[in-house]
Amino acid sequence: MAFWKPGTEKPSFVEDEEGGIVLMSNNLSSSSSSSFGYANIEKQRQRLPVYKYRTEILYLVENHATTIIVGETGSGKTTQIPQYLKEAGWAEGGRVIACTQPRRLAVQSVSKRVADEMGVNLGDEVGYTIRFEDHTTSGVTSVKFLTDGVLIREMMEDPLLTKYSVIMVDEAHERSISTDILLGLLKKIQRRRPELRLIISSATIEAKAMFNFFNTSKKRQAPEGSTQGPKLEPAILSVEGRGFSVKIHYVEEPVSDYIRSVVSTILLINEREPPGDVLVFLTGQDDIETAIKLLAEEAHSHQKNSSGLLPLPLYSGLSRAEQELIFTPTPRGKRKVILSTNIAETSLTLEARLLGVVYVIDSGFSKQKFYNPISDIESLVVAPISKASARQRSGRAGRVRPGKCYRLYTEDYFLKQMPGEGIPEMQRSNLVSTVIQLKALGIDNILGFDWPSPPSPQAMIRALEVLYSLQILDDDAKLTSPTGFQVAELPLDPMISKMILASSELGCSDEIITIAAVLSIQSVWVIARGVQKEQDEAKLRFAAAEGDHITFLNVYKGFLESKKSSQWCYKNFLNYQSMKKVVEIRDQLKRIARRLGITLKSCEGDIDAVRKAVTAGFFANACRLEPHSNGVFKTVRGSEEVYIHPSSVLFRVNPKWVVYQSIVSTERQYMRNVVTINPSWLTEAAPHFYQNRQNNMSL
DNA sequence: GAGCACTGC
Repeated sequence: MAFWKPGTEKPSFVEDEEGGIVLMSNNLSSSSSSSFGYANIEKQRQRLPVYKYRTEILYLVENHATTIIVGETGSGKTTQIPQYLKEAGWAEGGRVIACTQPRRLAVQSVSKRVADEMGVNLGDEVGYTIRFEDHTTSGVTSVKFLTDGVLIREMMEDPLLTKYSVIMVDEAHERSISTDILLGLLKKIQRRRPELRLIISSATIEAKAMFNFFNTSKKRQAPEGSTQGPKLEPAILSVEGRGFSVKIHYVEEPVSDYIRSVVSTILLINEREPPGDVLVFLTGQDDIETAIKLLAEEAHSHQKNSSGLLPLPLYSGLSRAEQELIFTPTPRGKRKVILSTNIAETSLTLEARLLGVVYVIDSGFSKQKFYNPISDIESLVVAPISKASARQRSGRAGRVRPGKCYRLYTEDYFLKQMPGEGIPEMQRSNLVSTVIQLKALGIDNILGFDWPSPPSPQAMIRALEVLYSLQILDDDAKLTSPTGFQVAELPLDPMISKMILASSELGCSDEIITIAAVLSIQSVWVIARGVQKEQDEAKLRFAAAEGDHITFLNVYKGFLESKKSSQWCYKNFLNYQSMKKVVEIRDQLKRIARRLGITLKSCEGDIDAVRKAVTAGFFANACRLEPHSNGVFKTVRGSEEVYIHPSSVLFRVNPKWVVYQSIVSTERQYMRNVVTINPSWLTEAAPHFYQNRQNNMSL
């Protein structure tokens, strides 16, 4: 395969003038204030690129309602700007400076870093809040880091977020659902609180969209010469990052098989390039395992080419121990080849550990979620990435010294066909949770809400329909009382919340809250590669004839009986981290349930009560086995052809009637988490929904 | 007998 270096591609990152290894602001090295003197920390802070813009940033924030900061990785914006604001007096008079992040881990590590730099205890002047963890002190904490989801929750108590003087929304370019909801709500708040300042931190490509979204100056022209309030037109400021130049190489002709191209590019690098680790971006576990297998085959046939290569897979499904492998230093004479999913594109924990990477290979694809409002099914599809993602990926090559990025697509494709930015998650998702959050905040005109990127009306209408069928919204699309308001209190998928409410009447809330906690995490099982048989046997020890939900009750019971032992989890192929999370979520739900007046009551083995409660939440996901078919089910709602997922305890059992929690859509559409039901429960649980479907219901 | 990019309240 031949690569060429185009003259037109500008390096994404400027070379650091000082050379050598630089300390990046989001470097996770746990340097604490005790190991560095104050002067040292001050010097480090001043060396960050953002420091040059300190005065300018403060001026812009003072004079503009919204300031958009475009900052590359390593500019120091996240840790420094909140401190500048504090130093400039924005936290005086009991006011609080907030900085939101999309991920919990980022909140924790950034707040720790800032507390260290300020020489204070985390939880005093500098604090953080994430789900399950509130490390702030009311009246003391003036710089607060939090996930955007937590800030949205705070609006339910304080709709105008009155205690905050400045809110910085970090990583806004990622365009996650909660960031987009937050941006829409903050824009509304600004109208009522002109003194509130917003800082939107974004990558280059999204800055223009953010500017347009927050530019309300045309509609609400402030009087000329008026000194009252900040300018409504947003300011944009660009801050350079701290990376090295990355040379971009494209393929001359489109590749037909990107996995084979990845392998030949790895061999090419190994043959021609000086030492340095390789980071490869692929789409998923399958791709990664295929590539590793092909590399091993190459090692047999062309020993020379592949000598010294150390292939390492990296994806979220790996156990912690397996992920640790990439953290070990590269042995002398070896070259690590990390084959990764998108996890390496955003994960902060990994960032500090990928510093040996000098070469990046970008397949140009990733797995992305898409939502079909007609079938109401979300699926994961391999799709081309955006230019923004491509830049992010190539940037991973230039963290310690100048690097190279090999893009397995043509330059022409990059320039002319690759979309500039990805489709915001909001436009690729089921919206029931989003709608319920807005309703809970008193926003009635959902269809007219001012979004950064509005979702399709079909998706909105589908969400309203589902919520109506669950009797969470009424004929006027208002929250019902008490059901709707109670559902909004629970931080869960509305169907799960509805199931909990139903369990209160059915006398099985103790069991259902356990099920709810399990359903709201990924999976309690570990991914057992090569030991499926053993895992299946372990599963059988918990399996219940009624289905997965009841099986989860057995798993939870066993976990408690083991005294929450990690050893026990290991023996039973259960994910210990997941089980601990189940306990945590269960405790939170218990607290909320008590507040909602739901008394925790066990049904003492009355499994029908549990299945009825599940049906009350998930009746819309009912399926019937096709007679004389080999495990083909049809959804009652849309007559879609679906199958029971092989991971379910009901796989191959194929009972006549089931409800499922969700569908994973791959080659086939598989139902995940399935429980048997009696079809008469459907009309009982949702007469309104099944009224017109009576004909389909006959047994 | 198949598979799961990543978050979050």
